[in-house]
Amino acid sequence: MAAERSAPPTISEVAAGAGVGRSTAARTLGGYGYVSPDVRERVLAAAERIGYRANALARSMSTGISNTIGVIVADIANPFFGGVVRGISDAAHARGYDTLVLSTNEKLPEEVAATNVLIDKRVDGIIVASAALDAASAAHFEQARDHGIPVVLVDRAVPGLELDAVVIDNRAAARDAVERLIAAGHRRIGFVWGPPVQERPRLRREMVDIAARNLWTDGERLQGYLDALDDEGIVFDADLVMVGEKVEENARVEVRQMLALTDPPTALFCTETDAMTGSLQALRDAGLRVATDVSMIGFDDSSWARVLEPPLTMIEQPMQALGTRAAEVLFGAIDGQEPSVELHTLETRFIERASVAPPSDR
Amino acid sequence: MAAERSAPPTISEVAAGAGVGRSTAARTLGGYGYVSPDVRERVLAAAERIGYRANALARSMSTGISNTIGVIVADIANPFFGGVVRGISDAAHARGYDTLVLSTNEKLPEEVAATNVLIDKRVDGIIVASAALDAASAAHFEQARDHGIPVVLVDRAVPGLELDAVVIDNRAAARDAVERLIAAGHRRIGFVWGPPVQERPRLRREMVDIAARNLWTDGERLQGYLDALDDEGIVFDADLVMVGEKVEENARVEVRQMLALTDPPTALFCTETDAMTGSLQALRDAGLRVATDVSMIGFDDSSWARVLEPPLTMIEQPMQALGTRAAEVLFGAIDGQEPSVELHTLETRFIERASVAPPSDR
DNA sequence: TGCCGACCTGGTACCGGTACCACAACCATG
DNA sequence: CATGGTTGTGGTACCGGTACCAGGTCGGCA
Repeated sequence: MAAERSAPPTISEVAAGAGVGRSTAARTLGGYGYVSPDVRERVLAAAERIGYRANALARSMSTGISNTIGVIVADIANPFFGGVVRGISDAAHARGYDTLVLSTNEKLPEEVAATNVLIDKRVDGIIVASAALDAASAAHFEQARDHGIPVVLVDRAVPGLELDAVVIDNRAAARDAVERLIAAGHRRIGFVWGPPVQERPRLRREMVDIAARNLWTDGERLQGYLDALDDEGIVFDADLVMVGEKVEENARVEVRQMLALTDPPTALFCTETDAMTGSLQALRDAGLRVATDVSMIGFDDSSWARVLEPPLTMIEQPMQALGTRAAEVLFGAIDGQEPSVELHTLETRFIERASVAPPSDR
Repeated sequence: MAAERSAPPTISEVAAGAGVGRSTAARTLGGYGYVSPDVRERVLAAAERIGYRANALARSMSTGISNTIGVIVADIANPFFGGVVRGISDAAHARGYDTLVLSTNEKLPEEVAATNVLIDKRVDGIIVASAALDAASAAHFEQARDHGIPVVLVDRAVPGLELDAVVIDNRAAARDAVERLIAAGHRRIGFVWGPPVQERPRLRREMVDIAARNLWTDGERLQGYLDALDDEGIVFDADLVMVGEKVEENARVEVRQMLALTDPPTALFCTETDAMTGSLQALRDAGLRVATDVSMIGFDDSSWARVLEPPLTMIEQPMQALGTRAAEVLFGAIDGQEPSVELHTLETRFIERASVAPPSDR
C-alpha cells in the first residue's frame, strides 16, 4: 500500500505537540526572543518527533528576504559561464544563499524575461552577464532596482549603465597577446571571432563601429588587437578579421579563406575556445602546422591546450574569481552598502607555451 | 537625488486604482473566474499604470506550487554537468519552471544538506546526480518524497533505490570501446580513472568489490572493461588499472608508471576528460605518440578531440539529452503519474577517429 | 409573474511563517 | 511595600496572493 503522505508539519503542529503557544514554538525554532530552557527542550523534542522543517517560502513571504540570488548567463553549458556560476554559487552558499540560474542564449528579450522572473520570485540580488549593448537596452535592470533588487554585471560591462561590473581587461589582454605576436616578428595577424555581420566592413572605422555595437567583450578584444597594430605601425587589413556567425565551423571556413590569401596571416589571435579549435581545423585543412607555419594565441585556457603538439600559448581568465568577486560586490549591496558603480577589473594570466614562433616564409 | 523606492505594488493597490474589489482584481490578473470586459480593461490599465507584477512567493505560498525545480550535481563548472543542467533547465523553462542549482563537490553530507534546502524551499521536484553509493545512504530522498517532492536520478543510478534514473549504459559503452581496442590487436590495455584508493588491490575480485563500492559510473565502466577482457580471454592485470585520486596530475603519474612496466600497455582506455589529458601528458613525458605507440579511447567528446594529432576516438555522452529526459520524467511525476521506477537508458555515440591503431612492438 | 441559472462582484478565510504587543510572574531595589 | 526591570508566554496582525462563498443583477422560460 502507498504510504499516506500527510502535509508537511507546521509550527502550529509543533506547538500543539509541545503543549505551548504558537509564537513560543516559533521563537524557539526561529531562535529569537525569550524561551525558558525546559520549554525550549520540549519544543525541540516535538519538532524532532514530527519531523518539522521550516517552510522557507512562508518565511520569505513574511521577512521579504528569499535567501536566493539570481544569475543570468548566455549558456550554462559553456564552460566559461560554468566556472563563473560555480564561483558565484560557492560564495552565495557560504552566506546561506542559493542560486537560481537562467540561460538566455545571448538574446536580449530572453534576458528581459529572465530578469522579470527573478523579480517576481523576489530574489535578493541579480548577477548578470548581459547581452545588452548600451544603457538604453537595459531598462530591465532599472526595473529590478525599482523593486529594491541590486544588480551586478559580470564578464561584460554595459557602456553608460550605472552598475557595478566585475570584468577582466579584455582590451589590455588582447593587446598584450597581439604585441607578443608582433614581437615574435609577425606583421600579418588574423583575428578570429570578429563582428557577427554578413558583409565584411572594409574600412577600419566601420570595423570599429560595428564592433562597438556588438558584444562588449568582443569589441574590447578587437580594440586591443587594433591598439597593438597601431603601436607597431602595422596597417590594418580587413581581410584578416573574421566576420559572420560565431561558431566553430565558421571560424574554420573564414580562417581557411584567410590562409588562401596571397599574403596570408602568419599568426592567429583567437578570442574564444571554439574560435581556436575552428582555426586549428583550418590549419590542418591547409596542411599547416602550429608555430612552425602559423603562430597562435587564444583566450580561455583548458587542459587540452597543454596536450596539443605544440602546447598552446593561452590567456587564462579567472572564471571562478569573476563569480566570487561579483557575488561579494552583490552582497555588499544587499547589506545596504552604497553601490560604488565601478569597474572591478580582475587579472588575466598569460600562459606562455609553444604555439608562438617567428614567422616562416612559406 | 535618489528616487524614492516604494514597496512593489500589490493586488490591493491595483484594485484601489481600478476602483474594484480586491478579489475582482485578483481574478482579472490571475485569469480565473468571471470578470466583465470593461472591468477587466480597467484593472489591466491600473496594473499597467502602477507597474504591478505578481509576487511569485505569495502565489506559491497559497497554491503550494513553487514553479521551481532543484538540481543537485557534483560541480556545475564541470562541462558534463553543465550540459546536463542546460538540458534540464531548457526543458523546465519550456514548462514555466525555473531551476535552482546546487553543487556538492561529490560529498554526500553536502548532498543531504542540498536536498534539505530544496525541501525547505518547497521545490516541485528534484533531479540529482547522486554521490550516494547505496539505498542505505539515500534516506534524504525518502525525506523529499515524504514532503511530496518527486526525485529523479540522472547520470548515476543508485543500486537498490526505488527511483527513476536517466543514465547511459556505461558498462556496455566501456565494453564496446575496449573490445574495439582488442579487435585492433591490443592485449595490454590500461584503464585510467580506477578506484580512488591508496593501495592497489591485487586481486581482480578485490578490484571489482572496491569499484562497486565507489561511484556508480566508474564501477560500471570498470566492469565493462573487465567484461571485454573476459570475452576475449585476456588475463586481468591489476597494474594496468589506475588507482588513487581522480585528478589529471595523478592520471599522469599513474600512466607514467604503467608505461614503465616491463610489459607496458599498448592501449589506454580513459573514463573522463581529465583522465584523457593526464594520460596524454604521460605519453608525451615518455616520448610516445598516440596511435603509433599507444592507442587511446576516451569518454566525453569535445571540440579539442578533433584537433589533436591524431584526432581522438571518443565516446560521446548525450549530456543535454540526459538532462531533458530527466526533466521529462520528473514532470511526469509532478503531473501525478505513477513513477515507473525504471532505468531510462540513453544511447552513447562511438566516434571513430584516428587514435586507435594496431599495437607497435616497441 | 415567479423561478432558475448564468454572469459578475466583493468579503473573507487561509497558506505558514515573523514580529509586535499585552500581560503575568518574579526578583531586586529604594 | 510600591516600583520597575527582566524573563517568559500567548494572542494577533500582517506579508500578498488564492479560493471559496454569499449576494446581486439580469434574462429566459414555464
